[in-house]
Amino acid sequence: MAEATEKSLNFIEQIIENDLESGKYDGRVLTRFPPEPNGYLHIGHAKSICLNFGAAQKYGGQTNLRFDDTNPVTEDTEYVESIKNDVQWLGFNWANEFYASDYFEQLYEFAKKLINKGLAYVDDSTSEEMAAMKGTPTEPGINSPYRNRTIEENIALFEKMKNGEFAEGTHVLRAKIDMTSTNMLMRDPIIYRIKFAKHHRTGDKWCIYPMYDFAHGQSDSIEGITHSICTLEFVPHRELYDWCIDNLEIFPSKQYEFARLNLTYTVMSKRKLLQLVNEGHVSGWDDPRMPTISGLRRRGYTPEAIRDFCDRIGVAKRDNLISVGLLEFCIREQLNKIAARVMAVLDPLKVVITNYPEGETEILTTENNPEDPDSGTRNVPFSREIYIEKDDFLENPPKKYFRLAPGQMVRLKSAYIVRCDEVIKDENGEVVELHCSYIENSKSGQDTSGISVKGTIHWVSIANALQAEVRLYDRLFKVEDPGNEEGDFKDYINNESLQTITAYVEPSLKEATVGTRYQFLRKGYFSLDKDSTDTQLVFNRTVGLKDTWAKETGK
RNA sequence: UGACCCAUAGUAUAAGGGUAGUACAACAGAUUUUGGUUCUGUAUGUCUAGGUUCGAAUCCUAGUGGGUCAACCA
Repeated sequence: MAEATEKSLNFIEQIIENDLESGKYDGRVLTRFPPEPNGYLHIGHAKSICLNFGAAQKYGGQTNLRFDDTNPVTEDTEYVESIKNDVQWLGFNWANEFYASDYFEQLYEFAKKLINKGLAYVDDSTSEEMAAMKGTPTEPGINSPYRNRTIEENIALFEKMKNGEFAEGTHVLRAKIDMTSTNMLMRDPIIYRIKFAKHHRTGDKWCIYPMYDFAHGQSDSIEGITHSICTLEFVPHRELYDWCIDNLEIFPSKQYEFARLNLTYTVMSKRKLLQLVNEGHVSGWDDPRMPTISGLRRRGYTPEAIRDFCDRIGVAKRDNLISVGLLEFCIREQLNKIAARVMAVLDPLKVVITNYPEGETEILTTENNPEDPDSGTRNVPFSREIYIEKDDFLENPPKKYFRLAPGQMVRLKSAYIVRCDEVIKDENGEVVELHCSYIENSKSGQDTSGISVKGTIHWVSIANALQAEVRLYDRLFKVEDPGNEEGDFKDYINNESLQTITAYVEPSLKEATVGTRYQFLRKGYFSLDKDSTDTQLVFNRTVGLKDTWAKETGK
């Protein structure tokens, strides 16, 4: 039985198990999560985090958090802090917090070692000249005129680069590999460039910085990383990764690549997300419509739901586009279990219960969460005038409409059964008020009326209700795969992705604290936003409830 | 007209030469004081063509389709 429910291994886990079995690293498993601190983490990073931390955890290993900070121009400590916060929030603890910049001295020595082995040279060509000599994927490149400088000359020039004696862009250090390789990355890749930029950690100490390919693998190696897991676009880099490690004769970390996550109706590149932020299409990196970890957190997502999602989508090497519906399923599933139910009317219609005594307020008891027997009950006030949802009344109801209609009855959740007697309209024929009568002996829990109704609707007592701002979110883009559509991805932004309304919520919500998640009965899951004040509640809709009635009527 | 990676229901992901399974989505029904939840059931798949084999989703070859590679980004 245990075998039957056991989850199968993804291909990374299979590799680790094979290595464990063959004793390749003496049973050691050490992975790393290597973000560049130039943007906020998104759900795609969550997949990588769950994979890296998850695999290590599973096999008794550890994971380093390493910031790949080799480009001071785009990097910033603001991002470092947000990344650390997000990884922790997701529920993972790193063994060490490292920075590629910790290794700048060592990397510099590695570069000199390559020069001394005749495997690197300083090139004075302009970037245009270098591009011209590089060839194309189908045509080989040609050697740089500077390719055959002597070791001594190269050492001296590289030293001068380091000492700031050359202007930016005038010299680079290149690995001497093969300008005719079918792998463009092996055509004498640049490994060091000059940048007079202030680094977020090393300040002005350096004016030369290693390129990704000369930093990442060596950093892995220095840390003794056993399994360096990255996304598919790095497949062609693996040859260079191995070349560096081989020629430097250092610990052989191995790189493995998996397919990155793509989600429907959103974009997942830091460049595009940065654009949305900078151009004001969203309120910031943590806008609840963003696929960022901070956006999802503010939206009301839980770390458990995100981890569950990452677990369900699997890990493989083929390109994929995952339905955002799966993410929504994951958060609904968890929130169904943990979110307290409350009543909130988002689009109010006034109901007067004409046979209920004026001025009277009755305190009713209702369950906090039928899915959680330990969640207890709470009180809700009931009175003569209440709000119900506009779409819970229809003057001319279709067949199988279980809500309110002229002459029809419904149960008010945890209260009485009411019958609609009269429909009040304004001069435009718009329904503005309903007059109902309640069945006195139909009180919830002590119903002796013998009447059974098909529908139960939520409501709030007008005199006791609190006003709240509610932000209803929809998908940020109108098309499934905006990044792969013709033209600019921003042409596909959904301008109605945020709708702000005023809702009436039950008084118990006065005590709500930021981040607390609720189910607004029959409406969806909501959490209190940080924009709330003592006098103004602000709720974000995390996700709606599954609505089979809407689907039915939409057919 | 190159090299490399990939190809299993609508979407993902298993099956490591031996019964094509799981999840989400879809559909039908039951239960329900949330048209929620829960439960039951149904339909849908190995890119194509060859080859190896008693037996191929799995191994081989070719084709087709998709992706990646020509930043002093990572």
